[in-house]
Amino acid sequence: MKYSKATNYALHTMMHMMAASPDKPIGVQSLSEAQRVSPTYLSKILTKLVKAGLIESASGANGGYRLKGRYEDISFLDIIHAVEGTASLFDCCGSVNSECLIHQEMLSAEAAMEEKLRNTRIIDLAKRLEHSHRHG
Amino acid sequence: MKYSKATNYALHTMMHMMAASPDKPIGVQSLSEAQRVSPTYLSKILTKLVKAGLIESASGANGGYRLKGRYEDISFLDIIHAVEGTASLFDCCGSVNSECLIHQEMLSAEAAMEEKLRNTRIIDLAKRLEHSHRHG
DNA sequence: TTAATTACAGACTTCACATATCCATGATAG
DNA sequence: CTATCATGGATATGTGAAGTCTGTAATTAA
Repeated sequence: MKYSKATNYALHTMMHMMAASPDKPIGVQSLSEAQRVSPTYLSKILTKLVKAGLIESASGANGGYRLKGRYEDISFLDIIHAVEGTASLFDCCGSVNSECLIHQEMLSAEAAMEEKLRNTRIIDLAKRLEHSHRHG
Repeated sequence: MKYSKATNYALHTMMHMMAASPDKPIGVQSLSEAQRVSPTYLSKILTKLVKAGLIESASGANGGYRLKGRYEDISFLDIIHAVEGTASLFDCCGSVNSECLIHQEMLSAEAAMEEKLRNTRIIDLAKRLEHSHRHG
């Protein structure tokens, strides 16, 4: 039971894009260098973020990936759901079992984590990082 | 990213043992029948619970698994840690990275789920189940 | 129009781990 | 002594993560 490396890459890339200028596209080549991951693999991950509507892409020369719309609102949970999917972490006895007490408690615990992730926005971390770079 | 089936088996087995009489051992054969899992595999899982000190085992005739000590205090987290291990869900850049803001936030979110799991005791669910069986 | 650049899609490989199964061994009650 | 029961190790087997490779489509620059 681990978060995938892909989620890690996605979170760091989003953080990077918010710390950099949000208006012009950045190529996957450039984005991949900071994280020691191959461009083709990172591209697969970023395509998931595109399909989730979190970023947009542009083909051709001077193309790349760019933040989109209300990117200040993007939470950890948005990114995790885009990469890992939205299925529950716990598969209990049978597909739909609303009576199982164990299932209910596990869902409740997962919801607690999700609420924390939903209330944490990438932009806030990017600002904190920028701030700590300006001051010592 | 999923909780293992083994965790599911362990939780249900503990629930079953608390609902039944806690003083006499139950064989893995009997325990496995309720969950459609092979006795040999369930045995491997229960051995983890023994090593974690949550239950005790007795070999030989009339042997089996039995609750132990202050079993009323056993939480979901105790069982999950015994089966899945205690490692963090999120591996970030490098082994020890206390400066990474993303890492910090992920640990914090995981802690929120763990706190919920730590505060949920199996015995309470077993009692609720028993109660709902007595009344309609 | 051509060439260079860039994202995208699919097939494929590799590897780690979950999920078992089987059998030998050891402990214990009757 | 024998039947019963847990434990350990070896061994499949399936699944998903992680990553590579290659062709295709889109777009810009020349």
